[in-house]
Amino acid sequence: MAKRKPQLNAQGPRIDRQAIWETLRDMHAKGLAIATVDVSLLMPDAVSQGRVRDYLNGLEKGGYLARLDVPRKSGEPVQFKLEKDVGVEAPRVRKDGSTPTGGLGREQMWRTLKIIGDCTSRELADAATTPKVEIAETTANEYLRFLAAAEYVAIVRPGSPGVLTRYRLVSTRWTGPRAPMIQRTKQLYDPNTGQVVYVRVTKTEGGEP
DNA sequence: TTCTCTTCAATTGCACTTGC
DNA sequence: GCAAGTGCAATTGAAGAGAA
Repeated sequence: MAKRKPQLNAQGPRIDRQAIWETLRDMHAKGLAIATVDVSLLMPDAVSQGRVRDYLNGLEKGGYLARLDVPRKSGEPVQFKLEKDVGVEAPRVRKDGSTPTGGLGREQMWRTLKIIGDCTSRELADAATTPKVEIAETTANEYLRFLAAAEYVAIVRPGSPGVLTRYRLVSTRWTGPRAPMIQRTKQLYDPNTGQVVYVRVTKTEGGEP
């Protein structure tokens, strides 16, 4: 089997999926029926029909698309119509139509931070925890430290024995609704701007491996 | 053309360790 | 007790391959 291309935008709706969704909405606005091959051809960048089909199937099972009940000749593609338009943000769906839970915690922390303004890691973990997704204090702490390093949050009161560090969201650094993500390479990537806003430099980096 | 199965790289969330 | 750093299992979407 040939090596797969690395995923450069692996979390949340991939860039391709976002483009597919935008194409779907565009076709819907023009009153066009949605077919895999048509979406693939209309995409600004080449996206395989297989990937478009996978996403369309997921959207159909998730209730975002409805299959058109029109008679088809042999070999003609299945046609869909947009059933549920949730805005410009591409819905995250699995192949079976369910919503993936991965990344929910981070998104909740980001939204909670916007609402409560300033907090400690413990307060953020508590506030962002829901019955569906529990946020550990260590997770909130790690996220806040990266946001602070990228100057998305300011340290209001440094931590000391018995006192947790208190952070405050810098309002001018609110770049959008999509939560900045800590990537495997320990860098903070902002999907709203598409930029890496902070890279953690480790002790071993720069020297011999 | 469509569906299903499979593989794989990447992220998330958390536990754990270390140093202060 | 807190901050910082590391490692890992679970989960995800992308994509190849083959069958219907």
